[in-house]
Amino acid sequence: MGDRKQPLIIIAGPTASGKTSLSIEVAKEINGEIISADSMQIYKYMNIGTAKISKSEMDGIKHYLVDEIFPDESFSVSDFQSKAIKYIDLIQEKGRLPIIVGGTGLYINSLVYDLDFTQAVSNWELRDEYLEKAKKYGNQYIYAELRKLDLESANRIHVNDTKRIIRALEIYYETGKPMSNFYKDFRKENDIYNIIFIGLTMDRDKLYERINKRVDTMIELGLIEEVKSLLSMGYTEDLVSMQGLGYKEIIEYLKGNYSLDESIDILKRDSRRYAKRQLTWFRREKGIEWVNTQEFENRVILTDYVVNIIKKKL
RNA sequence: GCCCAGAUAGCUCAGUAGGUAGAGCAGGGGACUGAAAAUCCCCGUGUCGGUGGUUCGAUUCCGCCUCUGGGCA
Repeated sequence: MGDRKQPLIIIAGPTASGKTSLSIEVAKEINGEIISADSMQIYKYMNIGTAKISKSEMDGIKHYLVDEIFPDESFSVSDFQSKAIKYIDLIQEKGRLPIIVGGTGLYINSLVYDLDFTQAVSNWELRDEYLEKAKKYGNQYIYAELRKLDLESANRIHVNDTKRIIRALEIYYETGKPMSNFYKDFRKENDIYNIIFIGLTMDRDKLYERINKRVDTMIELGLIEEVKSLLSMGYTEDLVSMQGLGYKEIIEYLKGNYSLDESIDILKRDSRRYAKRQLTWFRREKGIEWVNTQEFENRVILTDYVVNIIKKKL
């Protein structure tokens, strides 16, 4: 209580854990507005596959970073960080409380920790060039290059982790300095915000059941049509947006590589694995107030409980 | 009712010429600094259907029982 820092409420958790509906209820109770920390819901036209909240579900609660860009626009943590900070200030100025809601751990960390993204911009030409090299000569080849330039980072990165090897090389060639020079304290806490971090969880079996069911619902709601429509708008499968869960699997089906049932099973499995990775990410974070939603009889009681946690820490 | 085959990990199955077992998939754990719904690393989780017998020792061999396929009546 009495913290001078700006209050920042975060509601995180794995996919299908009930973040969206809880966040609306909480926002109503505490006069909040919502900033989405979801790397896929930010894209326009991608609604069913991202389980995006609808206008009517928003129930009058203002949302930011949902439907903000087109599926072929580039977006990154860095963009998220700067935009989110602006929106947080904007919400504060209105005398309301900002609530970050989402499952993209890195995005959330860009607010919780003092992550500096100002140095090395991304260079897609360079990335493609090194991706080609990796394909042609093997990962060992580009990994060896990194070892020469930035041994410290190379030691941290696995040979097979192509993306991270390339990113480290990119930083070196963009700034002339090794990546290890910039990123010393990954988990140095931000001192701007008073963070109130709620993590939603439930038994794994139950969560997986919900995920499976949700995929079935997405198909019923017309996920296949949504993917077809995106493709017909010219959004190709190589786009970051189209690599999202639900999109890449349905594209494989449409290409005839899998039957519909197979692609649905794969989508369910990939979604389960994604949820597991999200849990791994959040589990490591200190200071999360974990809420097992199964322990609450109904949404009203759950909302009360969460609102109480928040109010105590404001 | 009789004959044959099978019963081993969550699933599909391999194997042990008798020394308590291993693949694929599913699953579990972890990493993560401008692609993060991405990318990557590690891990076999087991009354070998039950019960008696032979044996120093049985998941393996033998008997009986139970269940599941298939065949004959």
